[in-house]
Amino acid sequence: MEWQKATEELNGGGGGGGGGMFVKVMTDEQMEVLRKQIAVYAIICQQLVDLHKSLTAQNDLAGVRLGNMYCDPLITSGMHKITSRQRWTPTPMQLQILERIFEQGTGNPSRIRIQEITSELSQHGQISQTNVSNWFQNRRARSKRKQHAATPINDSESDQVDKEIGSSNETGTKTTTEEDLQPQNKLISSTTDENVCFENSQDDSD
Amino acid sequence: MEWQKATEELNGGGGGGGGGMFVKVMTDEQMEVLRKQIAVYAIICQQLVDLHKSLTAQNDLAGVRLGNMYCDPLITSGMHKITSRQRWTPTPMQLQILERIFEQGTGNPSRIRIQEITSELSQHGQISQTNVSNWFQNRRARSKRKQHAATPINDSESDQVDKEIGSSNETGTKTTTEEDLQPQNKLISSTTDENVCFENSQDDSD
DNA sequence: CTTTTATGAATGAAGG
DNA sequence: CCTTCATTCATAAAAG
Repeated sequence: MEWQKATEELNGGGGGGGGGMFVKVMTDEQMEVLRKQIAVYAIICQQLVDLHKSLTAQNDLAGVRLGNMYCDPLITSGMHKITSRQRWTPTPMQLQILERIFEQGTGNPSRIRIQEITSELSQHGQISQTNVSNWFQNRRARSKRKQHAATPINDSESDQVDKEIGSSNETGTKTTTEEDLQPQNKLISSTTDENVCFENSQDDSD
Repeated sequence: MEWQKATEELNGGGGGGGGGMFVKVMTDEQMEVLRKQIAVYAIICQQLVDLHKSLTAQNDLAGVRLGNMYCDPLITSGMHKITSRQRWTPTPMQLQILERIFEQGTGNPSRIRIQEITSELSQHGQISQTNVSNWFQNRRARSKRKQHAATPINDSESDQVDKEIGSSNETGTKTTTEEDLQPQNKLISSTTDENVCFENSQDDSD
């Protein structure tokens, strides 16, 4: 919400156009800030990993226990409460992997495939094949519904004109180009496979 | 509602209204991707920080000065303005109509029905089928919850359960059956003072 | 301005 | 597969 407001401020009250396009708008400055923020994450992660390596190099005992805990959210995240939530919630990493698979179009019905995916995801947190099937099922349905919902009541082809538009946008989410999931939509390319994804996100097109 | 207004302003800016600002435009989907990506970094950083702490706890000599570089105050400031979700807010008129339809016993409004309703409501403000569906769903669930919350007063008290929920009794709210004490997890918390500037977007269990 | 509440939206799972 | 339900999250609105 602040986003829109910020934009409002930016305009300096120069309104006058009719509402129509429902998109997120950010200034170059905001974009830059975002890029930096993400870059910082990447840097921090790398530095910490580096630190860890240095330490483990000195003390083997430390590395033994914490060796490969980079990608195991269970150890770090689930160490406070064990008896909660009965519903599976994918960790961001699991989600990322799932979506990548989904994009590849490989995520279609295949129990074997599901097993494989489940296996891989197990390394990032507790998960079952049912979870995976459900996820793909829901994901697919959601996509379909999105494009179907894209059918506007008032069809306006205006892109960003200051004309009054009935709007075809859903407050839900993702409204545009759902049928064509292009990886280029990502501001940040994800190279995660099963490891941590460190990158400096310099590929931002400013 | 500020949505329209903001959009209006938004158009003014994008179309060269008053300020003639140069802005970036991104779809909700791109936003979503961005969120996820950042969340991944947040998780990783969290884990690494945790790891770091574990190590430093064991080895004093490991007290490197990476300690307080976890968060860059400059960069984090203003971050929270970039990501946020807008939300449809029914106008009083729309709400009135919706309530009336709801009371008519249309427990399960079909898709066609939704379309009709949406069409009608769109004349009183910006709205979409999704909004309508969501509204009915939430409305139904809420009603049920109220009933259920009022029912289990005491089994010994015979039956005094009435369907009087017609009125808006919200005082009860929150059944608070079992709260996990979920912190308001923002995408990026800028509320942190001196500590790490990230948090888990979600906790996974099971 | 900060905290709390109300409620729109997201989503994992169940039913058919 | 598609629809529906229950639960949770996030945010606009209200309260302090």
